[in-house]
Amino acid sequence: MSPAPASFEVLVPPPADGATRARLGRLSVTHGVVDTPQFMPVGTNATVKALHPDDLDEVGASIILANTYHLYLRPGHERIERLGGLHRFMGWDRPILTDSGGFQVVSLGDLRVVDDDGVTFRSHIDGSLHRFTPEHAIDVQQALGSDVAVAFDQPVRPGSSSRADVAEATERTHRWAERSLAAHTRPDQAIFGIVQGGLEPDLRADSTRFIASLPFDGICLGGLAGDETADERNAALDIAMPVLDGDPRVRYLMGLGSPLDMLEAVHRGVDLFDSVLPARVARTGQVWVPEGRLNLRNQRFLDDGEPIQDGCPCLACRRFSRAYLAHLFRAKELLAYRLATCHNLTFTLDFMTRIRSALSAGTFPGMLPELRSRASRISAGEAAVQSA
RNA sequence: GGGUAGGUUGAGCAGGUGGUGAGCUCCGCUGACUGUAGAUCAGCCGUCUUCGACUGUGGGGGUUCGAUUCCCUCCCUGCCCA
Repeated sequence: MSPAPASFEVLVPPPADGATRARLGRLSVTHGVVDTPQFMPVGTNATVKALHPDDLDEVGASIILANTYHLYLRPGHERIERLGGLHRFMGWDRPILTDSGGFQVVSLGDLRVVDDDGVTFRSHIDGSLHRFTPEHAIDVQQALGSDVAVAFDQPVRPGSSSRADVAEATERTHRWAERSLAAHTRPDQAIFGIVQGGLEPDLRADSTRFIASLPFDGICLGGLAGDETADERNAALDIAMPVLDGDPRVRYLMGLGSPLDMLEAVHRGVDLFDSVLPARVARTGQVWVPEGRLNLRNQRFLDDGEPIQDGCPCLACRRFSRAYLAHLFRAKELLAYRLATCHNLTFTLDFMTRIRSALSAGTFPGMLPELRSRASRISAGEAAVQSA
């Protein structure tokens, strides 16, 4: 009898007064333990862009996300399996969650056609035709050997989809969830199901109920980090999360990554996040600090001898100045991408640590205004930071 | 000294052989990015009162209704020969 592929324990439940649904938890999977609320850096191609696995350790990552669609196309899931599985292949022996490729259903735009049985993709690499069904998406993830597989789904862009389109995609996602579950057999791998429903209150609630009724190891909330406003997204969470009250499983909001967005979602009961945002903006020169955000490509940093963030323990701040980073970005030196990514992931994961600390101390509702204030400075795009 | 090819908006170019040169790529200045077709993309990049207008083809002069183009002269640069 093999151990359960995933278990989730609520260490500090939300207060009974209903002030918040935020909770402290611990997700255990085959390759390790993940304290929640937690953020997963995204490593689409079996690498978090610009980082070495040691960098991931240092920024405090405990679980990362990799992408099924990308690894299926290149280098091929069977090759990775032959080489000992994804963990060994990429030199990361801690938890990995694989996205099913469902997101590419929307992100690939006109390169794909969806039908009830699955999706036909055209490779963005060489234009070749491929087909994903729920069964195939699960097969690929089982070959990769991630700690957590995710059901194949059809996300919809909330802002640009009719109610009928949302309803159809959501219904299809439900059928695919059942098929994904039925196809999943790997005993050392957990599987999460994905809720859709767009921004339609009844569809979102129905979808949450339906996915929660299936024996998944965790519940993903999909279709939400798109073009909707924060208010719309929070309203959708206010619909979905009460449905999950009393459900013992981990809740994962897919695609969210700004501190303020994550804070609001934690407040509504979400445990887990992933996003390319901190790493992507870092690669284009934007770094996050408590006072707001800085664009290191701006002229004003060329003579700024201060670290990005005073006291920050990251690889960049321990040793280098903003001026040096500004120079590296202008020169397009590769070190720029690594240093900036380390900083933003350190900042992001530290923010989650602050949230967990508040939850652990039982002070979360009281600290919410302070956390909100800190997080909103990033979202506001203010860069009101003293330059040397 | 002789010959030759050139001098276009920060740089590099395109174009233009008598009648609309503000077009490209860099550089530069900003902004965007949320389950990564992204070390990417977008805007700006002569001046102004910016849905437009004006100025600008090394300097000066000439021919002409009109010159970046033709002529004269000077300056500068590359190459070849002495």
